Amino acid sequence: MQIADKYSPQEIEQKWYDYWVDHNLFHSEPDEREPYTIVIPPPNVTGMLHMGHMLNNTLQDVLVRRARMLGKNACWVPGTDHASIATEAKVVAKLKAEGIDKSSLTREQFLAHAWEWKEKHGGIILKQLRKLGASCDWDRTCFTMDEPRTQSVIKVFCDLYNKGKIYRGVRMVHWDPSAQTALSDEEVIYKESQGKLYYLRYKLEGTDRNIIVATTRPETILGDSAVCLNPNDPRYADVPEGARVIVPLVGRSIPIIRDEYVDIEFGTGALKVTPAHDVNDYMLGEKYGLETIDIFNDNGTINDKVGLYVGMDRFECRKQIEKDLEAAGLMEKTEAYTNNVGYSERTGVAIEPKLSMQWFMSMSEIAKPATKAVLEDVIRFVPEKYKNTYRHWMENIKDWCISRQLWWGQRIPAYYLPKGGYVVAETAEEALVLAQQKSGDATLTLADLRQDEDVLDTWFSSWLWPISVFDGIRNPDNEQIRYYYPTNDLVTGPDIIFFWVARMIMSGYEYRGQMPFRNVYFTGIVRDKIGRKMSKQLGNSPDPLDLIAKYGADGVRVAMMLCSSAGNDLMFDDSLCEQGRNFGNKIWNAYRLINGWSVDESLAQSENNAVGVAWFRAKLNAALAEIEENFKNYRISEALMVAYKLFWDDFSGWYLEIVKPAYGTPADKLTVEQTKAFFEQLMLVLHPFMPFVTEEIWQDLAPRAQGESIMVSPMPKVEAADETLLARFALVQEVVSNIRNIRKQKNLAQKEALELKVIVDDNYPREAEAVIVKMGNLSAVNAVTEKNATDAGFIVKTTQYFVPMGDNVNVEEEIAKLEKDLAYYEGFLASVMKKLSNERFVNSAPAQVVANERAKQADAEAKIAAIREQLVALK
RNA sequence: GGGAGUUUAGCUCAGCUGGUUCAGAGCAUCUGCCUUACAAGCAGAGGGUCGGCGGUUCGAAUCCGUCAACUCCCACCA
Repeated sequence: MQIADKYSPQEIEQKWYDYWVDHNLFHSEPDEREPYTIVIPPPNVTGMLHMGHMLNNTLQDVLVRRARMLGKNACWVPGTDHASIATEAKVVAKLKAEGIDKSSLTREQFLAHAWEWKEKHGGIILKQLRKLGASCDWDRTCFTMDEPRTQSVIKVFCDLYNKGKIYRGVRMVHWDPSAQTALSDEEVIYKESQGKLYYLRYKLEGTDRNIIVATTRPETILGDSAVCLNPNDPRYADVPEGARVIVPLVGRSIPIIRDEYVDIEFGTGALKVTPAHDVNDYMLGEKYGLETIDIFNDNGTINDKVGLYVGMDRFECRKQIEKDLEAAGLMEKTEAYTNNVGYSERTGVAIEPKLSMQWFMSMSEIAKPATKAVLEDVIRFVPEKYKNTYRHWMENIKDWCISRQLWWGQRIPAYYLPKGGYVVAETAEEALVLAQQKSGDATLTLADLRQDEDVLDTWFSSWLWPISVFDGIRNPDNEQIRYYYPTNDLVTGPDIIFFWVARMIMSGYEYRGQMPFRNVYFTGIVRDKIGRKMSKQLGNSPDPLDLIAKYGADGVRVAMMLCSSAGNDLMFDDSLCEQGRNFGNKIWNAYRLINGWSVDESLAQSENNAVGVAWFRAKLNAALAEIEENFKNYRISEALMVAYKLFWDDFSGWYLEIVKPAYGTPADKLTVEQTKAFFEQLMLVLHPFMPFVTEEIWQDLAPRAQGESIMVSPMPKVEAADETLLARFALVQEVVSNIRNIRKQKNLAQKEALELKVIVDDNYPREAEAVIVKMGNLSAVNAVTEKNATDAGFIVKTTQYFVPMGDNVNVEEEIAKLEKDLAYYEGFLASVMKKLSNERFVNSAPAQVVANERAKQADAEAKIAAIREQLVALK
């Protein structure tokens, strides 16, 4: 291969991705191997790839690729989510821009537009994932609203309904006036906002006295049904039983009720009760049988119930009513007030508590096995801290509002009978049979039935994802689900732990009787380098595709991995991509080097090379063990860092420099073979992190058959590393490093060969002397018995080394340096001796620790003696 | 209001069951090198009272208490 000195990812990435796809290497079918399964957290079907996806999917791909190379039958199922509210909002906005109002369309017409939009924009994100190198089994691509998934959802709904777990009822729900639908509790985000506390005058009927009521929402006086006082509040002790007040501006007479719910400390101790528009008021209303006056239209404007402010937006109305109250002398005062307001997660508008008929799922029973599984680590959370969060939520779980007043989604399979009542069935035909039975009217036809207008919460389809992608709901005994389920790892963000993770666990136990996945790896949130969350609004989020174009997918993947420790937010910075790209370039150039070697078959392997090979083999084994350990604990960034240092420092910095033949000279055959074998193993180790560059090089390392690929090659086996050898070689490295240091300090050129003198002892790595000579660029190594005055010296462990300096030596400098060392070691020895002379230490510390201290003592004493000798020689 | 987490070098983070040179890594910085694989590089160096205080212990970055700052989750008294 003819190769440039700069690695250009752009030229090879597409090529290899196509190759993998063309040879069907991502595809998995059940076989006799152990399965390894990941289901993708399905991104919104019309979404675009952002940095969060990059992180998430890089991690998944690393895990899947590694599993595949470890001999598992790896299957990564991709897909998208129909994202009910978000998608519907996008379609509504698009139609509006074209001058079409949603309300002018029929359900069918609207859905036609929505599907058209989905076909056009849907799945872009999956194409983008390909650029990242994601090894998804694309043949298995699912959509939460495709036919099999939809049927699964409907089946589950009916099943839960028949089990009595789904019910319909009027409840106070979170209403999104923009999307005009109910939301679940989880879809509401509370934010502090600056508002006012308004003090309003409610005239006590039949007197001149006013009851002052504090509220943050004066517009809701239109819906007031009562004023509530605390029975223990002395300020109102004289208000007679059965007294009534007049609602300001409205003029309605409402009762005064008393309940200890009211906080005497807050405001004036008087609370206006608006059962239709506040959760707590609703409960008071239930308790005291108060009238419920709903004053809002679905879009948040005032309706005509009261006849005031009709059609006005709720916030406009608040402003207007403030003015009108002032004008009418009904406003005592206002105060600045900070309170928590709930906003819709999707549309961002303030939530309106609203009483409405919705479908709910009762959760407490289904939550039990799911809670247990996580607390007992049957399902392992990484990091563990999320167990607490999960447990708290699960133990206080509320019923799930699953109906949405939208069109884009799975329509609730409930059918209303002409004379009241309803039936639930998977198909209209089945519903008809049920309806005929229920009504006793055999003449009912399909046309007489009216299907519920609502659709289901998006999460009601995605909570089945790990099962439904293998068709395990409709065909619970099929081969696929039996083989792939439960899945292994789920990689997702902690922000959807309740929305999704918890519910998948519940559905897993409900529908498969076991966990949906064994491990959940929670990633952090991607932030910019100054810690701000990446967002469109701030414009601080780079486009992942731009990054890939600039640095290559491998480079960006490395960047993502480098800054991601599980569960912690990560500060992303473009410069990390640079580091990733540089690493790719480093690999590339190392390959260029060995690729250019010529082989002389008659050459025997030198001792130098043999030592290098033995050492690197040990180093590689040590690294493999470390990487495996890190993967076990989902410390992906550390696993990468081990591989990174193994390649850059150990392989390129040491090994290649050791075995590299002088320019223009050939290498021996054995060394070349061994080096290429190492290189191949390194490519295998790095492949999960950097699939493209490793494939490119792997393909070139040896002749490969069509269809062969590094991605389906076995990962090197972990073997015990020769620790003794590693320890001895560390001495070599220290000697070389000391020689380089002397060069630097004395301004000696790298090219100038030096002599090294040694007072040989057991800690002199004689077996690797050839390496010291080459790496230190030495002319000779000579054994001596003492220091010469013109030598620069250093000590490694207990061995003394000298480099003759001739005239170059500065005796004073040498003395100063030695005295500094002497002082340090004497201090060190003193601290060691202090420990060893402490009886309590010697008696209570473990034997190993004491032995270590004694070894330190011996080393320090030897060093001190050596330094003293050298000082004598100098003086 | 309740709970969880974080705080270690300029930056991002490791540091497991308290004990080897335990004070680390990568990046950044500084110095010297365009040395025939790589300047997207090589060699070398500097840099931290482990957030503060107190305690336990022969011994604390590590365990306990407390204070402070930041982050997140839950609850939602108008």
